[in-house]
Amino acid sequence: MATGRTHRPATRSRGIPEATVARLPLYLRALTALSERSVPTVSSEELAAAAGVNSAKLRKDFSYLGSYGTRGVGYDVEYLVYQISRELGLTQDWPVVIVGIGNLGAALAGYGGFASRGFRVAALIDADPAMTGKPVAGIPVQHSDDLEKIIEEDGVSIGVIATPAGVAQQVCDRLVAAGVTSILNFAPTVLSVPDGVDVRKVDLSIELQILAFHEQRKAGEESNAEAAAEAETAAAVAPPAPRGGSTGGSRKGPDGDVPAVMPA
Amino acid sequence: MATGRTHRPATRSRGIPEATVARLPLYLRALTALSERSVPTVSSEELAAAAGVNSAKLRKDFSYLGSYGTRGVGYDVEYLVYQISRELGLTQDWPVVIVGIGNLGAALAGYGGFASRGFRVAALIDADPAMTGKPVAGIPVQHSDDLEKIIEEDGVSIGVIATPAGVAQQVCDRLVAAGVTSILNFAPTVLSVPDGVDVRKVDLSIELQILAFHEQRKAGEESNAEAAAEAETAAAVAPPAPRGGSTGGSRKGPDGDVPAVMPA
DNA sequence: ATCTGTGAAGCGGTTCACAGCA
DNA sequence: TGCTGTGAACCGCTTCACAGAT
Repeated sequence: MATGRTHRPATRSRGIPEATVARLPLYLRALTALSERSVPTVSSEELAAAAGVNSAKLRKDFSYLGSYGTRGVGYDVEYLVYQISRELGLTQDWPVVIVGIGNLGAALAGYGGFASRGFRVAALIDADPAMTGKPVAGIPVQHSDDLEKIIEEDGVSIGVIATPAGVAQQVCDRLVAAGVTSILNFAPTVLSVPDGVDVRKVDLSIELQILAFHEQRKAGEESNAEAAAEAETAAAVAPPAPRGGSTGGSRKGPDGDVPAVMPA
Repeated sequence: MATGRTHRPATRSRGIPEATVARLPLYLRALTALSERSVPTVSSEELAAAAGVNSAKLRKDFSYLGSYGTRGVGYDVEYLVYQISRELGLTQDWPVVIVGIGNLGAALAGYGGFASRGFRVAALIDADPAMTGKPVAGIPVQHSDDLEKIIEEDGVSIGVIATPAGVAQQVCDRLVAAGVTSILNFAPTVLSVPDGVDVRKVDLSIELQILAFHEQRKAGEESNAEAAAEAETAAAVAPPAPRGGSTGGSRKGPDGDVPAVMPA
């Protein structure tokens, strides 16, 4: 998951719910596909299916943008594409810098989805002098010494951090100091930024851990019945005692199951 | 953000809230760092700061796991690490296959966060015969013809899709048919899966678009002190007419590119 | 007849504030 | 006294169900 930050203390009820904003790109993608197939209109039902949401939610979402549909008919694809693009700010060009050109940075640099939606890779930046000048995805890597200059000259306001976790915060600080106000962070660290700067986080490890949690539950359910075994088995494996003594599984979830067994 | 899927129709009031589960990896990371520095205990306040959340939320989250803290003192670091690991299912080994070894797949294969938390890259799979046998991050790439065999033999239940969008659904279908029940999808597509299969999505383009939305708002605010200049002004700039026939597409897709690509 | 737009109800998650324990 | 654990208030998002437009 990625985490948003400080989106106005709800001063005035100006505008669109965050959850809706997060889905607009989804709708936009589905609409773009329809547009390419020259489909003139879609119903909320069809578009919702294509975007993987339910139709009530979609209609509610669109209602925040305005009344762009036609009752009894549906939505005009081209018109909606335009309205959503405008709402998201994609009708303008956003120069982006990517810092840290390892495997991940290179993957991002070559990602088609960037260029295709108003984003332009303004520069690739890496601290390794050996990388400097080397073209990645057709763009020459620049040295991090020039970070501030690049950002100021190109008027970059969005930065992507794909560096090791250890240097992410300092890279972040430099980006912010140079004028960047939105950051997409791939490093597994909590970045601290001043007010007014947005940070979104993409964390591969976290996503996998969430999957593992649900996977574990599934496994536990199939072979239910031995739930009685409880944590005791697991507890025998390597449980650092909390404090002085007892504490032995005082309380669990409402169901008290919590398997802990079942390999893949 | 990534999107969770079908987590039981809330039949009964099962365990831990999804939002809490999503934060457990965050706490775990912070705790691991403390553990490495041999810090014995933390208060909810300190740990919350390290994880980037507020302390009330953290305490509430932990309350779903049980009473693992000591009033007046705080939480035992080692003990909490163990409890959260167990809750997330990280005390067991999870073999993972990565399908699609482009730049992104290679980045994932080499990502340290995998191995460090109970995940093991069981296989790298790619459809390109030229890749077969070539080692990436020390692991030889295998051809996708063998996908089913690999999954069954290694008992893989988690799959990562890092292929181009065009083939993501069929890769997904094969993974599921072979027994995979959790999927982490990096391709910009909505995957459809049968009940009981979890999908989480990581979409770089969507994250950027959300940032762009907020970035645009910031820019708009600076210039007006209080004015409520409605969006309709912008609508006058270049709006494709809502209705009025003409599908004969003048501009087919404002951003002229398909979401068909993913890694480079 | 059909499909959008939306008030209202429902639900899950966050925050508050304080009781309870060390 | 200090900090956890938690009921209850609160808030935002989702879902429902239907009024309203074509």
